[in-house]
Amino acid sequence: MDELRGKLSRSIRDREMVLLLCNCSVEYSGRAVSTLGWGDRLVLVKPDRTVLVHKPDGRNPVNWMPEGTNIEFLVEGDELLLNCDSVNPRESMVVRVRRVLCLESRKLRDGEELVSVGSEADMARRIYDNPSLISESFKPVSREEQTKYGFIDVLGHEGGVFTVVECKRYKAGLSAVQQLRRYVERLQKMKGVMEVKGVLAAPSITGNAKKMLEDWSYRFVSVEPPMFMDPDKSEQKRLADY
Amino acid sequence: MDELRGKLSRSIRDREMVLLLCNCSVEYSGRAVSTLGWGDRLVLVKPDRTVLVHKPDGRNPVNWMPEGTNIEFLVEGDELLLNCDSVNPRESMVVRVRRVLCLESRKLRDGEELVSVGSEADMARRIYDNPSLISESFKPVSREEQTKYGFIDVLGHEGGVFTVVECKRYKAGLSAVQQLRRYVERLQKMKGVMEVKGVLAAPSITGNAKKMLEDWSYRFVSVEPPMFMDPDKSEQKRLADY
DNA sequence: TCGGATAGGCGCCCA
DNA sequence: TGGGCGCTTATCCGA
Repeated sequence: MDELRGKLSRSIRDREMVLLLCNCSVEYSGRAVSTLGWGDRLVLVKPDRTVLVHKPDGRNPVNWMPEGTNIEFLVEGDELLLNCDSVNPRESMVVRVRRVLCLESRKLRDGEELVSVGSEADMARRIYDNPSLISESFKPVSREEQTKYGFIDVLGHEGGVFTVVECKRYKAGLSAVQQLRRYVERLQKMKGVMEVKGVLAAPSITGNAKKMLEDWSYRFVSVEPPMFMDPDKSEQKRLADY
Repeated sequence: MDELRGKLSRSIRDREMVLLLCNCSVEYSGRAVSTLGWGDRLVLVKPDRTVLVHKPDGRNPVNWMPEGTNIEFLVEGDELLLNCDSVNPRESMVVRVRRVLCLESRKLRDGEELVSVGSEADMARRIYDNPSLISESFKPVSREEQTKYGFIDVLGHEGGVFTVVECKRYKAGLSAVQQLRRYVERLQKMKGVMEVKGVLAAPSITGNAKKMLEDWSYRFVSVEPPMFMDPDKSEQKRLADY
């Protein structure tokens, strides 16, 4: 275990990516408190000192510590302890390693960042450029701007009446309606006008949300999500096409 | 690469955890579309056929596919392709591997699940059991129940007046106030009464949220988060204590 | 399966 | 640094 401790310390000092498959238990204390009993998991220490503990299933780590975590190793009997501490928020995690199945570490070179298309902002942009998606009379004024009324996706008017458009790239629920309502009310208050229209633009909407929308005299406009996989033409659907 | 392909196929067939450190690029198409240029990353295939691609930094995978993803390997020239497909939602990811830095796979045994304390539900329970945290006259009636008024955290009354308590384990923002507002209004409508009190119980609240709360004549009650790390007594803070 | 809500959410951007 | 909010959010839970 002492030898293991040395190797791990050097790897982390050299900012290598560390992969530790092991039988371990985990205790976390910070924003909550949790314990995880003994089992085989992957402990991953990244060069930026993010620490992840992954179970054999699921997308998310069962336990983790954020970037910049302070890590120290202790040998306690025949166990190796990964002692992790972080401030802001103050939290700590202890990984107790009983048996090592596999240990690898490598220095990685990665200069590329993800380029993604199809966000809600892209959807707002499309509506701004194609206002008829909302209505024939809709005239957009500002888009995704930090107006003093808040983060309104698309702001415009229909026949001189202020119109707030809230976009959702997925099916809209109650919280989307609430959000729209907040923007409309803020605009009414700040402009001192009663008549402000509210439009929820999304591919679909839940029943309850529809009802709430109608209660408040807002309206729903069905808009295709900004990006989706075409099952037949998946090969052609490349980022470059957009 | 053919040899590599065989090894990977066998590992996945045998439901092993696969760790592939490699130089790769990734294309994703589904709920959005994205590309990631060449770089060194960890490709992780879990026994449940979740696929993760991790960059050298950050808590989250830069690309991923959900549990149960269909995976096939293709050799294309001197590159290995990981072809991943999933339905519901329909999406696909292609990892193009140019160079392998390290490949390991192991069968894992993990029967333990995380036990965690300190959720919002725990907070609601504490308020239900200690109603004086809200006020001296507060009498709780139901907790975290699917009342016909919705998912109200704690419902009770103060001097005969219905009182809705919405809990947040972290600093409350605008959306928390809106949520409270929705519950209060639903209760007013269903009971046909005007006077329903709204209480937001959280460790703290943002300025805007406070203002909105006061606009609607609701009130804020400062309640400690359900669980937190005591810096001085971190050793004593064990799950068993709660 | 859908709908609603939480999460130790994370990560981004902007004041 | 805090506030507001989107996310390929994921994940849980109830109807």
